[in-house]
Amino acid sequence: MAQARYTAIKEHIIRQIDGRHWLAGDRVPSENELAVEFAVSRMTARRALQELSEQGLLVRTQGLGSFVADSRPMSSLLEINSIDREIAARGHSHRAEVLCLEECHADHPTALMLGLADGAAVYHSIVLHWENNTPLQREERFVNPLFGPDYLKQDFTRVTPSVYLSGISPLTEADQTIEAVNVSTEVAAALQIAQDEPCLQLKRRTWCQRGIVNLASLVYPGSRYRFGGHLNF
Amino acid sequence: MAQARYTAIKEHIIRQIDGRHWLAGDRVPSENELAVEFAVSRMTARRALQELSEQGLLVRTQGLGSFVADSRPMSSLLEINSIDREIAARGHSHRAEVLCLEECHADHPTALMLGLADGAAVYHSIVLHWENNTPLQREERFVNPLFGPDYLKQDFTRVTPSVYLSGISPLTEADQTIEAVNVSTEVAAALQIAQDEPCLQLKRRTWCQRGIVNLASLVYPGSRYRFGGHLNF
DNA sequence: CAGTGGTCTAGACCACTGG
DNA sequence: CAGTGGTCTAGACCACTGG
Repeated sequence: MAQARYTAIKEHIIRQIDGRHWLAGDRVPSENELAVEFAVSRMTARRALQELSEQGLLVRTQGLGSFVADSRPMSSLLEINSIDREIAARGHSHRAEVLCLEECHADHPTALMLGLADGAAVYHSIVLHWENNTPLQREERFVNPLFGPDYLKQDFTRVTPSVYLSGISPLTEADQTIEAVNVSTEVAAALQIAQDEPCLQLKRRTWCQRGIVNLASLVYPGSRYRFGGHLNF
Repeated sequence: MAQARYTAIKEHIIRQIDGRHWLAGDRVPSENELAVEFAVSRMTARRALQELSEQGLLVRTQGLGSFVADSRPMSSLLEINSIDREIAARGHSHRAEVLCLEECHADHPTALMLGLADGAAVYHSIVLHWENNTPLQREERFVNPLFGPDYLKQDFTRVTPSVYLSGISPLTEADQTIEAVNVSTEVAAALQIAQDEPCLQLKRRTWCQRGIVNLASLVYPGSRYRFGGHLNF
């Protein structure tokens, strides 16, 4: 087939939006109006509107109509999402197990990354995140006490460290790296994997306005997780 | 309405996948089979399969059927850069070694990802990329001959496959995943690493306007490479 | 060839919104 | 109330796939 009719309708609508003929918030023709205009059935006109809605170009409300969306959302390069929401989005249950929650002294590499003096007091946590009955992520954090003074008093089985930290001071920056690593016997045991299973390790530093908030190391079994995304050019 | 019928069908399929009754690569019932089983019209059964396909749980191919997709979860996103430019940016020298360049027949998973029929003719290349005197990346590609008819005639020691492909047809989309994996003895030997060294594997599919151009698998030794990025909020 | 998904029609009933 | 989008039907023709 040369071109599907719903595609022709989509392209027509996109042209109107790109050409600024239809602006954000404007009502676009209804399913019935498009069906008449393009001499197609309502189902075909509907498909065009539906797909544009899924692509984020239109917003549709029953009883009201279809409207040009505010602006085309750019796919952010790296997003930070919280593990509990991510698991919930898959319809699975999340459970957090606190393996460690203490004050300790930063060793040299940790202090360097946090911008603190060697041996400075930092808060340290290790939390294991379960998806249903399988460990999915081991989360280890070193937190600058300046930016999370009550960190040690939190119940991280109820609110994840990530959610807690982003709640007390808005994050302004982050950098992260992703590596493939082997893990220690302790970590392998916690994650319930074989010692030689390759793991993904995401290391992330987050900033608030006044400085580096924390250093996180997130370890996922290679067989249970992958990072991914979709790009549009 | 209590629940839409297409939602009930979707939930049924999701249960089968979650319950490991249907595994990655398995064929799921066709539109017609679901229509009979759930006593709905084909359009309604179709909608269930279609939405699951858009959500990434199924992969559909005309004439073949609908199949369970690789189910491991995904998160976040990285950008695409070319290995030779990246090495050059570090002030190092890049060299490419062509290990394989041939026409072959796509096996089932490869065909699925490319949207081709099982056994369809595809172009296949394996190129090893060196940074100074150390192998950094093993690049394996399956290319749809439709979008790169002269692929086998190229000299990939001069122009990388990535640069060649993006030159002949502008890319419009890509999706990619990053995993931690073990590699075969052959791949370990090519990369000059120990058999048990964990590696990063980036799998990328790229689209041009008319369809899926190619499937790339990039493998990096875990000790020599990591992905990273900086975010501003 | 029979089976698959891709597109499309011309109807239908419904829940919801504004006037 | 008339108009909107949400769901659904029972057909149709098509391109494509495997055997």
